[in-house]
Amino acid sequence: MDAYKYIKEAIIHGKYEPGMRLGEESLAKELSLSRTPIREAIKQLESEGLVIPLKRGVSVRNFTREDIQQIYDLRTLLEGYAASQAALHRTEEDIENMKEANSRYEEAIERYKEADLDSIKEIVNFNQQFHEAIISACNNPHIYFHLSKVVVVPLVFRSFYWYESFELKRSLEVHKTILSSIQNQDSERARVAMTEHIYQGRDQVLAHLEEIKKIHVLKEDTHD
Amino acid sequence: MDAYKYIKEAIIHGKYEPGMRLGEESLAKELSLSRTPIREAIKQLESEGLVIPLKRGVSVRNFTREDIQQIYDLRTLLEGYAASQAALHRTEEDIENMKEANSRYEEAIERYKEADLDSIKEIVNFNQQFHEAIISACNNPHIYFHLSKVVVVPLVFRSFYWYESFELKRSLEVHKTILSSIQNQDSERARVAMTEHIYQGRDQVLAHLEEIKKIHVLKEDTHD
DNA sequence: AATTAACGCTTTGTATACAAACAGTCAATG
DNA sequence: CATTGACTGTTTGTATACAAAGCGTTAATT
Repeated sequence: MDAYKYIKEAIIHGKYEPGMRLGEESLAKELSLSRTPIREAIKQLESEGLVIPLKRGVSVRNFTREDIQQIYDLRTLLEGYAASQAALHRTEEDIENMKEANSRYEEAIERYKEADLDSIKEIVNFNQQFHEAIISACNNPHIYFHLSKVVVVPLVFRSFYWYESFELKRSLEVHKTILSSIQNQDSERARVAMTEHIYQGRDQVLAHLEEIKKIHVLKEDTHD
Repeated sequence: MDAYKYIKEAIIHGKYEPGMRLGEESLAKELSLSRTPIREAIKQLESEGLVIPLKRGVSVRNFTREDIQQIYDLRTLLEGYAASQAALHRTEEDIENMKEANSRYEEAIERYKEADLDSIKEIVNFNQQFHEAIISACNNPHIYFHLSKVVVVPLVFRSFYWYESFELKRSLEVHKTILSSIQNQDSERARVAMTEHIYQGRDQVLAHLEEIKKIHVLKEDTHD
């Protein structure tokens, strides 16, 4: 298997926890590869900021609350812009793609049972497809290039596991607003709606972070 | 020497031209290294988009006119935002850094003799320091992370070799406007001035690209 | 007992050797 | 004459071996 993808997934899925040191030898054994391809994969992850260099080797980056705030600020900026440009440049095909992805998203939400991992993964996947449809409609591939590195980060916290049904429904409504704004070529409305949508996502991640923190504090207490 | 830096510089300085294929073996010989560190460097450059994968190995990316337009759009967005945030969050020390860099920039422009490479490099360098001072004042390191990859691209065209004295002086004036807006915490003015400043830079790169194109056409003609 | 020096172990950095994939050429055949 | 097939040389992908740099532990000296 491709070492880069494997390690990246493992970080996102929490197999390698933040702060954990990544040894080349152990990764090589785990993937039944030699150290050479592992090193290349690590270099890539390093230049994307998912792992940070230590005096010796690298460790999984630990994103702070501040990081999340800043990263989401960046994302509102980029993706808000993408939405506004999509409104100006969208073709019929673009609109079709967005509608398609969003219908799937809606269906998946209807099927949703709380705490069912597979159904959540499905939802996350179609949500991503909707966002990607917009980004590719904005006529600026470079935006996509940078956004793809920004979007990964919050995934590390897997906060969507905690989504409640009403949050998903609200998200779906906003999607529809964004979609119709783009269809009507109302670029400013598209930008604002997208920006707000992403801020809502940020709030949920931050709330989830608080939950984690509490649990951590509880754990600390039981140790005494 | 560090392979990553070396190759990057070589691409920027035009030693490796766009479209040129980069063989591992030849790079290794050139740097008196083995292929292993070369491959790691290439993987990094690839994930930054400076080289693109071929069926076999990589080649130096050829940025089109469209790429430049899109990249500058991105840069106005990011750096305009950075300027507006810098206006909100700047400390006294931030202001000092900006003033320092800009003074150096002004001095270098006064010393400027057209077509003197060293004096141009000096100017480019202090200009960059000024922009970096703003970006670090904006309280969002992630912006810097992405901007650093955006800013490199136009350098490939080395259009600043062609700068005329009046263009540099205009640029200096805009710097002063940006600086005072930030000092006065006028965030919207800072954003607009920065945005305009970068669009001016884009115009110059695009004009330079036209020049190059003309020369190319002339060359083609002489071949017949 | 504390501090430092030295030793050894672990892990990364680099080189090299080998395997496999691809490109180009030349020849054979329809 | 064109098209296909096999061969060969070149280049990348992977593994392994070796060099060097850090870190921890232990022992010796003050």
